[in-house]
Amino acid sequence: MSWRKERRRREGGYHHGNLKEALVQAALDLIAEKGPGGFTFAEAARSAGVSPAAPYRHFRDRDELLSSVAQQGYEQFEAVLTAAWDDGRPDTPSAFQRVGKAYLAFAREHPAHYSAMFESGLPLDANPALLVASERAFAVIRAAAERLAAMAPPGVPRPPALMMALHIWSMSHGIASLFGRGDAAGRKLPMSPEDLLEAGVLIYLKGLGFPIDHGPAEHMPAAKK
Amino acid sequence: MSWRKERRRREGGYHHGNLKEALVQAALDLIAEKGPGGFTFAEAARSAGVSPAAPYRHFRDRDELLSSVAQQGYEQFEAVLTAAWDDGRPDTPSAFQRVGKAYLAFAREHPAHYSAMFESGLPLDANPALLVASERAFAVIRAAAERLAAMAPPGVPRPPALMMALHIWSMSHGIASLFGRGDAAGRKLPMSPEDLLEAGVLIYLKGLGFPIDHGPAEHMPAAKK
DNA sequence: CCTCTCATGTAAAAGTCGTTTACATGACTC
DNA sequence: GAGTCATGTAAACGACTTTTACATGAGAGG
Repeated sequence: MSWRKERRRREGGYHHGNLKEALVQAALDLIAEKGPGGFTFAEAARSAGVSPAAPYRHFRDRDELLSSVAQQGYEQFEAVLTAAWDDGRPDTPSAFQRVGKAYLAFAREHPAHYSAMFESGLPLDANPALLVASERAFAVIRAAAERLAAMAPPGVPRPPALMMALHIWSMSHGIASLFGRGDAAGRKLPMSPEDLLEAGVLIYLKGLGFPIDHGPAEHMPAAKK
Repeated sequence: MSWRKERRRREGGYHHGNLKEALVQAALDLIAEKGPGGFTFAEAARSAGVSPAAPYRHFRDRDELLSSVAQQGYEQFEAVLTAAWDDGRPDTPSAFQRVGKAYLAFAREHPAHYSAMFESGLPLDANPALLVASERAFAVIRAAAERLAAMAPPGVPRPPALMMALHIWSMSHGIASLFGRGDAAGRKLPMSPEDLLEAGVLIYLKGLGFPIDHGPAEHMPAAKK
């Protein structure tokens, strides 16, 4: 009954078995190699050992495959951010910084996913599931911002959490996008992206009135000239 | 002697005249329509009224045309930022904010250039001139940050200007990249990108110890819930 | 004015890709 | 054991990229 289906799926029964997943995986490898524009439907098919027409049984066209990759990316992204946030343990500020590091780590360790998500140029509303996945990922950042906003010290106006989340997200994405990868298309940087982001977030939070313990000063290089 | 060459260049003598510029312009239009991945060497040639092989007299391949577009983009970008900075007139902080607005305006008004510059996936070192152009553009932001850093009020440590410039650039690019365009591939935003950036920069500068006059509070929406 | 030359553009061809259509095959159902 | 449906293949078309051989016209020098 069910063990049969299990076995079939695990051994790759059928004609190919799980071509869909294999194609997504092949697309990931190709995007990692040659960028989201350089990846080819035909090559993904070759890579999976099937004919060039086979992918069309699983994806309407090339964009739908790309969209699947992006969706999977957002889902893993959400999982990574959620794990990093860890519901604010051991304390909200340090968990918040951990989310920032996780953001950059994801961009570096899953460049193909990140490219498909943010640099492939495909519209977010191409696939409803894609939109949902991306919103769920952002919701993690926003929830963390809510908790942080609630910690605003007495005497200062409580910052709008949504705005905080957007600022932090923008800076994270900007750093990841401009300096995040090894240096494939990358610009030079006198410090690690992680340190740059951590310093930026600390300064930003201080600007909102949060008390800051001056840990990161050691990470900052002396100003030249 | 020289007026002849002038005339030739202005009227479009030769076979086509200035095919090179015409191709760059055609590429811009096509990128604006269909994204940096969707533009086609052959279509640019058609658009300029020449055969598909003609562009190869002016560009080694498709990437070199894209690279030219990006380079031209960086040059115009630098000009726009320089004009916005206006050497810090009438005062350094307001000129600084004007640069931020100019950044977003460029991304919105020249989406094709912006795409070629930041989202086309071409390596910066593909063309040495491209690298130079991009560095000159960043230098404007950095110079502005230097002047701002020099204004740090007494009593607070003077911030490293390079780090400031990188933070501001990252946030600007993040906002432009995530929310900057009408909403083609764009995410929804409860406020304008300009207001978001202005608020973010003000908070950041306040975090560095700069005194802030509370103008932007009016632009911030009330926190929901 | 004539010719020579070089930059510029064309024509044709090979190879790849995306996509469609008609056909094949094998897994599961009854 | 026959039928059905999902899955894969073969073949074909048009578009794109790039190369190669050829055409053309502007300007130089006689």
